[in-house]
Amino acid sequence: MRTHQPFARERLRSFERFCRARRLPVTVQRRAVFEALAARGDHPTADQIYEDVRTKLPEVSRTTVYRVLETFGRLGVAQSVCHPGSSARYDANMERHHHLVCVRCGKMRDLADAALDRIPLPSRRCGFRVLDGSVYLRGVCSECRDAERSARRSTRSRAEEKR
Amino acid sequence: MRTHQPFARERLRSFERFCRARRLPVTVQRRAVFEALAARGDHPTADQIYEDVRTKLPEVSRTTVYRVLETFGRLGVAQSVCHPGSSARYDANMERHHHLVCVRCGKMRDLADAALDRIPLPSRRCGFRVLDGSVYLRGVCSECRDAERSARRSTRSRAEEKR
DNA sequence: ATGTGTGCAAACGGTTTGCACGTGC
DNA sequence: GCACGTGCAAACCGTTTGCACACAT
Repeated sequence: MRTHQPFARERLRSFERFCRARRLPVTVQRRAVFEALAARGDHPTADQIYEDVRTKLPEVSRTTVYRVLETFGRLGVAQSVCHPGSSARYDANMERHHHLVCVRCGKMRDLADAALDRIPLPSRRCGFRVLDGSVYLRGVCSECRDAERSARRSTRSRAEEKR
Repeated sequence: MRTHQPFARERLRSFERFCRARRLPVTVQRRAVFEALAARGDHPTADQIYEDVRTKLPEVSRTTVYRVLETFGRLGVAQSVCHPGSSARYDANMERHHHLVCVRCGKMRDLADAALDRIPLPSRRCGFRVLDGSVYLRGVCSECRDAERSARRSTRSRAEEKR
């Protein structure tokens, strides 16, 4: 992808502009966390980000990464995505998008889908002022489907042993 | 709501049938956790459930509540719903439904909405076999909207102080 | 009777906090 | 220069685990 590098640089630029506009000091650490986050297409945990950042900034502390991510979440630079049975995960993709979640292993992927984007959202509901919405699709990923198949096979043979 | 009690009893019955069908021993603790969960319309944390259960079953241990909830999640009696920046939460409502999430305080509510139920889901996407889907609406709840209004007021007055 | 669930206490791991120092603006 | 961000280490807290005993089937 030839356009990736310039795009990343542009993202970094707009990140800096964003920070300055809010009088939020642009520190090396924040820049590094932002870059690490933007470089990923998945939903890393704080610790994965920490590891990524450490390759560029070995002296960074885990605490700082947590704090920066918290700040990002609060300011809308990244969002923390939820995920049952796992530690907090972050997503640098702030554009409207949806999620695929594997009900077996919990793996999650972003999903761009124009049809889902078009669903009409209520603007107000149950006292909430609705800002936006996204669709969570639950399903079984290909790895788990395979694993399940073999598990079923072994269950069946175990059942046969019992007879 | 006159129909509530009998409905709850029926839910409990079908829970027991469900357990027996799967050779899952029906213990006092499981029954109590199920009742506590079913009695709530919101998404309690394991600890809130523990507190609820304890009023009926003072000797119960927190560990047991965690284990029972984990079992319920695995068996489809309840689902664990995700929630950034919070400990695991559970939802006894296994029927198709959607969620309202407050982006400020994280409060979450179930939302029944026939129009949202009708959105067409892809059956297969990115290697996932899609089973179902639900819509997460993000917004600001009434409490936070009020709080925000007063915060904005005080920010403005602080800004005025600075001049 | 036997497999499974439960209670307890201790371990675990991700996250937060208090404080002194360093850095961006 | 001042406010705010950072690093460190310790505290915190939700959750899990190992084990002996109890209970449902």
